[in-house]
Amino acid sequence: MRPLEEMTESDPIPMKLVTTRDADALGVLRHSCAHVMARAVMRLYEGVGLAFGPTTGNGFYYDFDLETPISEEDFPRIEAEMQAIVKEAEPFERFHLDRDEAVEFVSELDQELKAEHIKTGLADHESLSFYRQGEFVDLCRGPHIPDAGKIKAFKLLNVAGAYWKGDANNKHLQRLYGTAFFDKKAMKAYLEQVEEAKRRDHRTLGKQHGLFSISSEVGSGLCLWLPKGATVRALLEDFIKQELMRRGYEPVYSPHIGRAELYETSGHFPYYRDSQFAPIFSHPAGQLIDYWKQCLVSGEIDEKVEKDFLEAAKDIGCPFHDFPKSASNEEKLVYLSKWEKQTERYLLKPMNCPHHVQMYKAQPRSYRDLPVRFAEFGTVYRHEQSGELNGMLRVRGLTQDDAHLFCTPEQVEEEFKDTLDLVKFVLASVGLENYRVQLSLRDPDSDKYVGSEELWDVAEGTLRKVLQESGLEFSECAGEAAFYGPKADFMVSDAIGREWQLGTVQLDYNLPERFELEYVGADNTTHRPVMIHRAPFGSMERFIGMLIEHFAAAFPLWLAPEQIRILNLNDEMLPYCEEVQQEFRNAGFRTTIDRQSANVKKKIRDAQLDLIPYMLVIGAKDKDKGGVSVRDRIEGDLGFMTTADAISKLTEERENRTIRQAVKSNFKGFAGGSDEAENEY
RNA sequence: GCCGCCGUAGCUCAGUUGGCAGAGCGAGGCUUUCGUAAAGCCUAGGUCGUCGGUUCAAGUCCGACCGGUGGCUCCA
Repeated sequence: MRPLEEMTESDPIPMKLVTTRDADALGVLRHSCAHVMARAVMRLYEGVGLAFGPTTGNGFYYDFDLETPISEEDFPRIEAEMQAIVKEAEPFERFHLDRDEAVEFVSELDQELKAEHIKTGLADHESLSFYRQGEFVDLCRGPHIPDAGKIKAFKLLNVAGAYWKGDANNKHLQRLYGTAFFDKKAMKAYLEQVEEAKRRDHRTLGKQHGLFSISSEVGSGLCLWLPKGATVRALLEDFIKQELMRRGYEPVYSPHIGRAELYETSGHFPYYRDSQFAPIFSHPAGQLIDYWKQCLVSGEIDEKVEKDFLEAAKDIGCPFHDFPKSASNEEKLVYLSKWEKQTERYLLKPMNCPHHVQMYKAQPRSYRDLPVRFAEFGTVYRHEQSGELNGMLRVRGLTQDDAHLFCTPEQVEEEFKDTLDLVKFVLASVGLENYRVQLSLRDPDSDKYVGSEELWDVAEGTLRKVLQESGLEFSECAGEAAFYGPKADFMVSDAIGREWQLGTVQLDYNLPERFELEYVGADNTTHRPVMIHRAPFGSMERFIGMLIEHFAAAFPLWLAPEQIRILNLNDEMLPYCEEVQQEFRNAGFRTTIDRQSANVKKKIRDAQLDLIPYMLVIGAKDKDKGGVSVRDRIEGDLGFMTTADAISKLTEERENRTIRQAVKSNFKGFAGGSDEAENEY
């Protein structure tokens, strides 16, 4: 949206009437509210420097350069001042200044960051727009609502640190987050949604229900799967394995480490050194030489440091008698590399693809063999920054439900189609029916992509065609492709309307090239296969973390770690309870007996809180009639059933993978969860 | 990694201006044997994240580190 004055005949501005029902309108309102917040902060604090104040998916923020720290305790005061500003309902007025005038103007207001931004970030703007609201003036592109009185509901949410222009070397700023709505009801719904999301936090539920644990003694970001979480995972893995077998995938296993050279060939190493665990060396000198070489390359080395290196090397058994002390850095590097070749460098594997590529290369391939589909729950390790770790959603060790397909270019379409179908099927099986696909394409103006233009056109065309035919909702995103090929990412909406980026399918022309993969075609000449990387869930960690939140830990019968709990009315019933338990176990159900010497009310309460799908209450009456009293976690008491009937009822629900969510929400457009996937190979 | 906040029993948390370490739930024991969301009594459980400092005295104040967390940055 742009001011009308900028319109010329050659550059018409498309006009749009924005009403409060419009999605854009909320953004305009929130941005205006950011101005109101900034104005309130400037009234309450001395020497406030203004940075940027944009809108976000759910609200807005404003970055302040301010000595006094703002804390949540200050929110009521700021909100009260904002309320006063809103009540005055002063209009937002726009005016323009030339560059020089603008710089002078903001400098007079002591807004140094704004002045800097005009000089650098907005260097190509001749004329700059400002918005005035009462005494508050801000450099701003707009647009804004007519007056502050339109803000009917707002709330400050939290305060956080941020840097000027997002660079840690720059000035540290205080970021104040808030949200605003056209009416109080909408805001209430939003805030309730936030509360609901908090109640579903997988970290809390994971602890409460014994699903997983992260121990600081094991290490940050390393997930320990407790029996119940492991049960859910095993069930999902078995389920996928069965489905993959049906679709012609072959299982493979690969080790957790691989030689660093493997990743040098694949192109992953050493460019991404920062987010990998440091290499493992077969000889202690390896680490030293590696660091030594780095210093030589960067030139950060002098005689003293070199002497230290030599001594350290001697200490660990590499005397380096003939080290060319007076030679050039290049020659020293050659010398060290020779030594390095005698040791071996391994990486904890950060991705599975190079291993699978080697499996493809383990034998000559004919076009008749293709496609080859290698599937593995491959555990990979990435040294994510400590501040980025988050429960199961962002970890340092993760298991991808990975597979690599090697096929002829002609087979790509069919394979991609089958992958879509697979994703649809597995997501539906856990009740995730609502998702869209983002088709990430190359940026036609960039040269960072490998492979010929023709290849890219074909690949992108194929993905687009299949997506169109699939009837799936999808959007195209230029410039988001991986450097080696286009990809399709799955954005899945959960039970409370949050969107998560989970699985991914990626076409790859890079690795086959780098590893010189081949197959013999019908024409008896060699051809290069195309690789497809795909992971419907992304990683087991993130997927199950998301599932915990999706179900609020109340898993459907087929996934529930404890499916049935038997509640005996008194101890005399125990032998019969054990009989019943064995019958259900024989039918493949996971069941326990609550042996507490408590009354049935207490046992029911415990089972309800433990989110057990079915309870079997057993007393003398049930025993005499040869059955059980069934209680459904959601529906409550279902009354007496014969054991056989109960088993057949539950078996049906389990086999159909029926989802019966107790909690549903219709709130839409709630951007939550994680905004990225374990989708990079 | 950076900034802010937090770290007390298995869990959730209280602990005032520095002055004897607390509760509920859970666990174990005893009593109770009960029909659809909490029966009663008793008991155990702690180097207050770690290390150092200030002080007659530190859970409390200061510093460093470790871990968590809200953001930022990153995400091949």
